[in-house]
Amino acid sequence: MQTATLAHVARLAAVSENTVSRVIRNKGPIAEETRRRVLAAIEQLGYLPNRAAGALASSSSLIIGVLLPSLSNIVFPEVLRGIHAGLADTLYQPMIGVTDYDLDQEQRLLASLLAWQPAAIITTGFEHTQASRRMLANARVRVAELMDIDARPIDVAVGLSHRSAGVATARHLVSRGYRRIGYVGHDWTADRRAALRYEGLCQGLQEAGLSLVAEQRFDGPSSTLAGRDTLARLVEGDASVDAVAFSNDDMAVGGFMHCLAAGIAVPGRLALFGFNGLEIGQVLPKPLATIRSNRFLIGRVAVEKLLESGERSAEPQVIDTGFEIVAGATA
Amino acid sequence: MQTATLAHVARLAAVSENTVSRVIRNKGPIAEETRRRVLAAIEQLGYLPNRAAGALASSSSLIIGVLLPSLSNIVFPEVLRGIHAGLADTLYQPMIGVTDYDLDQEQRLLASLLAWQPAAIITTGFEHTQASRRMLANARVRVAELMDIDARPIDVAVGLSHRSAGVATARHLVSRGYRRIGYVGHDWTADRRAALRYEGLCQGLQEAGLSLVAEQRFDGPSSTLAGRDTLARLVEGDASVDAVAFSNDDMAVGGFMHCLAAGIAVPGRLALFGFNGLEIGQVLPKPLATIRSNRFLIGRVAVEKLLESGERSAEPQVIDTGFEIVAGATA
DNA sequence: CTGTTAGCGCATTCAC
DNA sequence: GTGAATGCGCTAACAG
Repeated sequence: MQTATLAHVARLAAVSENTVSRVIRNKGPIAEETRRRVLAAIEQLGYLPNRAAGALASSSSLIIGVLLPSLSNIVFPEVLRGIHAGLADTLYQPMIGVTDYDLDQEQRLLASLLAWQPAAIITTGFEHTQASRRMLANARVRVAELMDIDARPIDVAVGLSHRSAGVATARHLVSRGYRRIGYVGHDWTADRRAALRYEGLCQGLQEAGLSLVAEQRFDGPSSTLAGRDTLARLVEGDASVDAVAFSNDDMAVGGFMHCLAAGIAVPGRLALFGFNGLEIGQVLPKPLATIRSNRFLIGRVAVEKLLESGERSAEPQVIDTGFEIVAGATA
Repeated sequence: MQTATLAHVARLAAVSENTVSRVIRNKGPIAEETRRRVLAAIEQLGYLPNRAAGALASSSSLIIGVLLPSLSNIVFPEVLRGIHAGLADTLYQPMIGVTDYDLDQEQRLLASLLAWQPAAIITTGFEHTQASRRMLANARVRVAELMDIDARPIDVAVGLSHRSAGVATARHLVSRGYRRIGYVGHDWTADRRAALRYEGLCQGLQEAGLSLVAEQRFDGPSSTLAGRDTLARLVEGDASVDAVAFSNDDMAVGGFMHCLAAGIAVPGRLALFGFNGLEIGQVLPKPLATIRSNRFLIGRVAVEKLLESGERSAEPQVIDTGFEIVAGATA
């Protein structure tokens, strides 16, 4: 079976190809009677538009290029869910690439995404190679940079201030009476946002006349396992810490597991504080004190913003999706 | 800046477009000197092939359509990671759709993926609408059906036997001395694989002259929260159960949390058994007894198999990626 | 409101 | 080894 084309539909409906095209794209005025005939023909033939042809002719496609740093961290699949939710009921399709937090990899993937003439590119963070920036500037696509809003975006940024989240963490712990605060983190040479939260944390403590009394960093990506082992190292080194801020919830949940196994009372002996507000933290015997970061919302809002208009606005836009303290019971 | 096309490259290299096209696709014989000149021109112009044009001309694209039932369940992002790993170092790009376990939604997404003339379609399970099957039959694409191997695939199936995994669970629990075995599950009207594991579990118990002494099913998708609450309901109803098989690790981890909070000794008073082998289960104070399902491998192997050849083989192929019992310490 | 005319950028025949 | 011609299926002008 030969797949139907515009020409077949046009012949069957006894109109020109152009008219069929107009009906499909809802563009230009069409007589109700004509539209009916065309739709009937489309239905009868099971016609599916060839997107490649459409993209070539219009030099723009219904593809949204999505660049994610990782799929291992549950945070990004959640952003992707939001993107999907925003794309539902549209004809756009996401084409995704995973950069492994590598800017050169991002650049390569960006090039191959742009080869499809996507309508928009969604990526994360503000760090890109010069070549990537140049490509994005030359291509006439909308660009969203997700997660972070602590810098000037290319087009639109959607996310939260990680620095502020760090400050909020410090203030919360201080207000709860903790004074000997430690930090357990992962390797954030590639994770600028974790670094920003750390900076905010230090700044917030400083405002209260305090500073970190201990810190321990795992040399690798964040995980529950890393959190467990790294907290163990921290308390081994300095038993006087009364609260620990973790680089994120995965690490904090791991820390909680260490406390369970080692018989450390939480929060009596040691308070724990995470970041992200993942489900797993809220199912612990004591719900994790953390900050909710609205990942799903970030993805959805980004898509909505991008589809609002085909053109960039004169000034870059910043959309703050905010965050909330989740008090929990571990701090 | 106008983006460069084949024609520009051809002019600069003083050859025909055709020759440039051959160099790019490594097809047909090319004089070394010519190739050099062409590559230099490509480099100089920063030429990027327009994939839409290529797809239109060759009526086949470098797109791999991926249909996933969900992104909320960490299992599927892991499959997607495997797919990405298999696609790395190729020019193929994944275009993804999320079906929410809805076959009609799968059909709609399939139609819009096929509109891009993808080289292959990757989907999950063996249940598809008649229309979906017809589209897949008519389109000349490779098709992989992932996760499950308990039925005859359209083209290739990659996964494990969930029925066997259920049987293995039963045998393991029985061999460990448990006799009063219960089941805690989620709503699997849409999750055929969980149902298959359940069937296998019952079958395995029957082989040992046993049957489930209690079961409780959460009316919704699986989650740690659901697992916690549903186990609570189960033990409330029948306190004599000595082991519980969960529909998956998420549910089991939730169950573990309930035991922690309710002071139920694991496995002394109650043994717990999951499915998937997620990291979170292995970080519990007692590592979860479970079955590892090799999600990453499933994705990667599927891609490798699909790219092996552009044509379906005469007979459908089944690739068993297997599973292993993770003994853990909760059973 | 509808039809006509031209490409979009590339791959695929064939020649030579 | 290389080039010339043709068309993939559609959209974008412009007429009328």
